[in-house]
Amino acid sequence: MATLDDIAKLAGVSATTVSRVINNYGSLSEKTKTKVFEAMRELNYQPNSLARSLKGKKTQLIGVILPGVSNPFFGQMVQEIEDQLFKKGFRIILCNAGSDAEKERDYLRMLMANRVDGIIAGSHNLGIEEYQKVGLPIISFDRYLSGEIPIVSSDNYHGGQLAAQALIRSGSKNLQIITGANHPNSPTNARLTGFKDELAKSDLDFDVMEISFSATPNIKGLKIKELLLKQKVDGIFCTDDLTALLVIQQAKALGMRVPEDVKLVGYDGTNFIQSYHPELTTVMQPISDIVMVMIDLLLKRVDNHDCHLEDNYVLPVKLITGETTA
Amino acid sequence: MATLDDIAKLAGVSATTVSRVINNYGSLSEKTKTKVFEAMRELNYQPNSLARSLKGKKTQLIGVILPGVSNPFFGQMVQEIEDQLFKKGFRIILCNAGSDAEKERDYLRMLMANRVDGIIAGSHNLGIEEYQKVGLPIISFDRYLSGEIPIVSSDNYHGGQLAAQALIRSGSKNLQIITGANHPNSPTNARLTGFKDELAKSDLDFDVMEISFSATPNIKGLKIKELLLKQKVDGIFCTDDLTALLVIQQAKALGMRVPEDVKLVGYDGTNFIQSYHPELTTVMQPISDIVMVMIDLLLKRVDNHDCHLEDNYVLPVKLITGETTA
DNA sequence: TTATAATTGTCAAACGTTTGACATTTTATA
DNA sequence: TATAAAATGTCAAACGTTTGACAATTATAA
Repeated sequence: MATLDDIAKLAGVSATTVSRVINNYGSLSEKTKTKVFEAMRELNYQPNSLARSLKGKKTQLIGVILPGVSNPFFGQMVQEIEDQLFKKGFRIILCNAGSDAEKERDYLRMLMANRVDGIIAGSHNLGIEEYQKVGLPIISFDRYLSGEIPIVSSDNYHGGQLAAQALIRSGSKNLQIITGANHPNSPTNARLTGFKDELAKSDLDFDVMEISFSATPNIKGLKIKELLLKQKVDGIFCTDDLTALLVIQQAKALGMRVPEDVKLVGYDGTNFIQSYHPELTTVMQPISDIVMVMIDLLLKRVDNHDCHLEDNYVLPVKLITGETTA
Repeated sequence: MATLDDIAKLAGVSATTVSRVINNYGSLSEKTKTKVFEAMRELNYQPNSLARSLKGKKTQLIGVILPGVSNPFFGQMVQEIEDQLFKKGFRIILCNAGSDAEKERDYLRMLMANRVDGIIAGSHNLGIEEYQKVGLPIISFDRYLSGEIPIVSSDNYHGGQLAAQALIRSGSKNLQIITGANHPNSPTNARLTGFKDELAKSDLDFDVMEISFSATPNIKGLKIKELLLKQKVDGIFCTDDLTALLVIQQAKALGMRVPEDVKLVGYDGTNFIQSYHPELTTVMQPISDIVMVMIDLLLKRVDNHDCHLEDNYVLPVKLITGETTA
């Protein structure tokens, strides 16, 4: 691969001049610039980022740690992150942590080794103390990591309330929430709390079913089937849309009708769900805004490591009413 | 951030020794190793990959260029790529090219500048001549890029045949294919050819509707609605599952029943569709195998740039029969 | 105790840039 | 034409490693 020296030789100038052209530093004539650019094109030259970064430039790389990307919610989030960061000249190293804390630690070490300019972290693993001594700008999505790391999330508590209200409005009496197994102080746990508090206002009780985030759809389906068979439920709040789809699926298989026999509210409201399952009433997280805020904060920290940020940034959610609560 | 010299000082050895420990090079006593590892842990040291790569080591980075990641097919593919590459010690730089050839070129330049060890490219953009002079190992998914770049794909032609057979078996007479706008020699175009050839065997005719891959679901929905209204169609092959979902949606809205009034076959058969839309008959691409082959080939080229590879690697597809062709 | 092997150290070049100090040449201005 | 300004050049250090040559020290075996 061509180096700066090759360009210098071909353009008939010194290496310093080439570097000056690249960095637009010092004074340069148009003629020289043209010659150099011409040589760069001819040799298909790309300045070695490794060398540049080593010399002190930023890497323009951001690490993105998420549970995975096959889920429409995180798929859309990654897409947004990529889209917005690209426009600002950053690239992303994608780290699927799954539900494997050790893998997440590995990735964290790698991101440090690669001297990324910053990290966006939004997996579900808890208790990763390493975050405390990463020494890089980090922003967290919807999860507590350590004291200095800002958390951006949507208003989970209010989301839970909206779901409760929708079910109440639709006349449900025997209520159920199906939620991932949450750590008590996890932000997403607030969906449950909001739901509970709102129901309490109307003196309504409800049951809780926990299904691990990492369970396969088949397993989830089975549990839901059991639920629908055993209990007489006529209103379900799923804390994610995919689980809600499984409820529809299982209900149908059991000859129960949605919404006639059982009302349903999901959570997330991705573009995917809005386009391909508009029938589902759901609480929409403003993914694009969330990402915008995360990136804004992250880049502030990238520019100035000591820049003060709040501990929490909470964005509003919105109820999207479909036919499943009609 | 701690450097090799810091470790050397803290461990009371020379920098060379620390490097030797890291690279397990030369002869070293257990005692020294322990001391050094201890110091590395204490300072939370990560060897600077930039410096290592600059000195000649690989970067352990692979560029992944795809249309995006919010689509379940590519979402699952990225997930597979990440999963398999992680196990082999590689990380990925994610490049969403969308349907923007210029962005893809940008990314290509950036990947060169970052000295990635190799590239997996599977976007839909055509006519990007730059691929010819990248000078890095590249494997393409389902798209022709340049003479030396191997293409891995699933058996699109046979997939088209399977879809035709399924519709014929289900008794459809007025057939329709809904496909992305394909370049004539694009591998995915073979889905159409296979479909056509198979129908020809039974002397059946069909109509073609082209909808750009990049059209929004709303636009697609409208076109499908028009189609369903205008023509009397009783069998549709969509060359991707999401479009098939839209057909179901529109048919329902128009009071048409699937499969009673119109049979339907999709394409891709992602985990997502299998789990959340098992009712859909579809042609499954073996994503995991495709990725395995791509990575295998890519890493061969990474180890040996001149290693000879075939031009094409075609993997078998499988029909998954659901109720939409019952 | 001596010969030998194993371990560690010193030193320096190399990887491809950036950047500053400084000198020299070219060009524009008066 | 003299003078200032602009353009380019030379040189070298720095970024954090790796790796080889070689020397010096330490441990082990005979």
